[in-house]
Amino acid sequence: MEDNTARFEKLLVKNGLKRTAPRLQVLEILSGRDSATSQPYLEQVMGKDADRVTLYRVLQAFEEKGIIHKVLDQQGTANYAICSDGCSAHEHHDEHVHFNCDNCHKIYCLDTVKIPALKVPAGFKVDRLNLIATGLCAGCSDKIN
Amino acid sequence: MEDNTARFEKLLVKNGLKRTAPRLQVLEILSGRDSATSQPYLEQVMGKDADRVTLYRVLQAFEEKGIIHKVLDQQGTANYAICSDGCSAHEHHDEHVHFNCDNCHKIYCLDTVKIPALKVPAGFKVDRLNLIATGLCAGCSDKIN
DNA sequence: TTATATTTGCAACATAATTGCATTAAAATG
DNA sequence: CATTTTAATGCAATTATGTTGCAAATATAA
Ligand SMILES: [Mn+2]
Ligand SMILES: [Mn+2]
Ligand SMILES: [Zn+2]
Ligand SMILES: [Zn+2]
Repeated sequence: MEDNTARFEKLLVKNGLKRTAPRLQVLEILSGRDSATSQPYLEQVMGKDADRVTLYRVLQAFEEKGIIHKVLDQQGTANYAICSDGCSAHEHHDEHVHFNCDNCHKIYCLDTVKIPALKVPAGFKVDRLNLIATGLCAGCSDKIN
Repeated sequence: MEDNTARFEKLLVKNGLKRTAPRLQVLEILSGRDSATSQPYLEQVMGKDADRVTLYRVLQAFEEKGIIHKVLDQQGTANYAICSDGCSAHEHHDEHVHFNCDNCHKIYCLDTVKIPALKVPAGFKVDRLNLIATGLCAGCSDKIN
């Protein structure tokens, strides 16, 4: 449980990615949070530990390999969360609902809430579904009321 | 049917907005399209007819008044479509599904497809729902197969 | 026609994201 | 362990998107 680093190193190797400091740091940060993490936040936390460009490339590589998935919030800002199920390079299956809190602006992966199948007009072929619910998260709705 | 301009002028007056060239032009463009229109596209089409900043302000004003609604596509780009139902300044009700085609990149408002109600974990309070389906639109799925 | 309130354009700024290229460093090889 | 190979990083420059303040222009009310 404690030796995250060893676990992350395995994850990188498994995906044919070299074990580098920026990559381990991103995994460390993301796994230590209970909600999706925005690019700006990551950039701020990593500071001069890694170049902005490197951060973008790390995120892109992770996404391609199925290690993390991207969620855009209401403002279009990119947020990232570790994939829960067995996502892989050519198969993401993160079709769970995402919840964007109006108050704390966190984005929660509601892994237990699946997106209901959809009936679309004739001709349309649905490949992926992306549902973002907006409102107040549990913590904030407590505090406010 | 043909006298859009008169119709648009009424719409502006009704919402307390002055009848200006950039506003009429935006309404003209949006109403002439069968799918949502991206900000970059609008900017390109309007060219030097209006300043970029003016375009942003026109779009913002229209959104606030319930004349248009904004949809972010998979890349986070802002797209705009005329509101169908009776949306107003303080009440948008465009909770229909949006369809983003992987091939032509158009975004269709599926006005007839409502977003199903959602059961979220205890504590979460849902205010709005935003569902984007991605895949192939009717036209593209014809051409490709 | 004049007054007023709104809207526009311009300039400057902020942030997010991408590209090319030289340098560095990880891992594979012998 | 030393060397080669390949992948990854950092830096500089560039593009795209969106915002703000303010003076000038203009639509509408008086
Ligand atoms: Mn998620
Ligand atoms: Mn719509
Ligand atoms: Zn919250
Ligand atoms: Zn299409």
